[in-house]
Amino acid sequence: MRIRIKQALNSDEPKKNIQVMGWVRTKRQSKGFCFLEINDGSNLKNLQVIVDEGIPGYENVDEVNTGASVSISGDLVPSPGKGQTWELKASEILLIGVADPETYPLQKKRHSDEFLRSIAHLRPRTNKYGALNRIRSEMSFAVHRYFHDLGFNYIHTPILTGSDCEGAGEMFQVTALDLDSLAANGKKVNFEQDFFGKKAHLTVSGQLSAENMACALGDVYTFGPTFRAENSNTPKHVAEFWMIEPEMAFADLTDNMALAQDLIKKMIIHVRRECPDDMDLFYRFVDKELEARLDNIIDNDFVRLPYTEAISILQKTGQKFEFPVEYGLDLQTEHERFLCEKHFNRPVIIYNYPKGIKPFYMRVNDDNETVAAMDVLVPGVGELVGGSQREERLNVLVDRIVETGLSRDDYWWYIDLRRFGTVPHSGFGLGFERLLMLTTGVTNIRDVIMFPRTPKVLEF
RNA sequence: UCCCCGGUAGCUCAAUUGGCAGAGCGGGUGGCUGUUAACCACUAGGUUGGCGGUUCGAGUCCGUCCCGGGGAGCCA
Repeated sequence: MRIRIKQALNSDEPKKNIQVMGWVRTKRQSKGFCFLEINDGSNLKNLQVIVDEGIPGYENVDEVNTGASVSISGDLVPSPGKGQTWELKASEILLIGVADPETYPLQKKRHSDEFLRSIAHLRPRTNKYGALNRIRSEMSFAVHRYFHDLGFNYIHTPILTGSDCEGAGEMFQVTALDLDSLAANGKKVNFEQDFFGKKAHLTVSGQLSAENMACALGDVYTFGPTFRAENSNTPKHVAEFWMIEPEMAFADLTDNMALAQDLIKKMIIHVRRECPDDMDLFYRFVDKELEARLDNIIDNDFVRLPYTEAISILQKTGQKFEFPVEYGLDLQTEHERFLCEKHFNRPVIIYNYPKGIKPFYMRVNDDNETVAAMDVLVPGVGELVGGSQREERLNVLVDRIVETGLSRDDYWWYIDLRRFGTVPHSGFGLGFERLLMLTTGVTNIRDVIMFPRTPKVLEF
C-alpha cells in the first residue's frame, strides 16, 4: 500500500510491506548496498531507504541518482543510525524516471536564491522552496477558513475590467485585435471593433465590485490574482500577485483596522501551528530573528497612528531623512521604516491621510482635510495592507470623482450604490505574497511565488 | 524608469600594476558492509555574459548592449 512519506515518518510502529514514491534527494553508495533519501513533497523531511544488493531493481541502482523518481516497497523499521527514527528496508526498487547527473541542475549542496530563480521549475524540489510552497498552501487555506468562520462570503470579482481608471496604478491592456496586422496597415486602433467594443484591462483590484457585494451580502472577501503594469524593479513588487480584499458593510475605519490586525495575526498563528517543521527551516537558515519578530507581532497590538502624529514624530526626531517631512506629502519608505522598525518596533497602522494624496473613493473626514484611509506597515516588508472606509455619501462621492478628474459616467453603477440604501462600509487589500515574506523572512517577493512576473520577465 | 554594485568551470568564488585562468563543491572512474553535507584515490571540465575598441599582450582598461543584485519612485 502506498503511503506518503510524512505518514511513514510519523508512524507509531513498524509497518510491513509499504510503498513510497518520490524523488531521490541524495544517494550514499557502498559496496553491496546503498542509502537513498527520498522526498515526495508531503513534508520537509526525507525518508532514508536502505537498498541491499540483490533485491529486484538493484541492477538499475547506478541510474538512481539525485533527482530521479522511484517507487520503493519494503518494511518500515526502526533506524539503527542517528538522525532518524524510521527507515525503509527496501524489498524492491523501481526506477520511474532518470535524472542525468551531468545535467540535473540541483546538487546536494546549498544553492543561491538567484540561481534557483533561474530554474524556477525545479526549485520547489529544494528544502527551502518546498517548505515555502507548503506554507503558501496552508496559508491560503487559512484565509478561507478565517473568513468563513467569521461569516464572510467568498466572492469572485472580474479579472477583466472595462474601467481604465481605477486609480491603483498602471494597467495591462487586453485585446483580441490582431495588433501586428493593424500596425502593418498603419491603421488607427478602433476599440469599438475589439472584443468588448471598448478598451479592456486586467484588474488592479476587486474593490469596486466587492463594495457592491458587501452592500448586499454584508461581509465579503475576494482572494485572487491582481495585475499591475508598473515598471517596478524592486524586491517587493511583481506584475501578477494575489490579493486578499475583505469588504464590510456597516463598518467604519476602526472596524477595518481591527480586522486587518486580527487577520494578519491569525494567519501567522495558523501557519506556525500547522507547519512547524517548515517554519523551523526559515527560523534557522533564512532569518535568525524571524521567530522573535513573529512573537512580537502576535503578542502586541499594532500601533494606531494618525497621519498628523506620524508627521509630528518624524519632525521631532533627530534622525536625518533624505526626503522632507511635511504635512500634505506622502510618507517615503525611509519614514515608514523609521516608524515601524525603529521608533515603535512593531506593526504600525497609519490612518487619516490628507485627501490630496489618496483616491476618490475614500471617505472624507469631518475636518474636510483628511480621508479615512489606513496603511498597515510591518517590519521588513513595509506596506502590507492599504484600505479605507469608503465614501458612502452620494454628493461627496460625486464631487470627489469630478474633483480628481474622473468621469462620473464610468462609475454610474458604483455611484448607484450610494443612491439606493447606502451604508457606511470599509475594506482593505492585503498583498498575499508580502504576507508570506513577513511570515517566512524571505526578502525577495520573487521567491514566494512560483513563477514571478516582473518587467521583461515572462519565463516559465 | 533613475542611482550604485556585479557577471570567470554545472554551482560558490579566487586570479597582485595589463603578463601562463585556479580552488572548493558537484560530475565521471575505481575502492569501501550502516551511511546521513558519507569517506579515500584518480580524473575530465573554460568563447572569463555579447559585440566593438585601446595595447606587443585584456578576466583586468574604454564604449555599448544583455542579465542579476541592492537602493529609490509607484504600490499589495
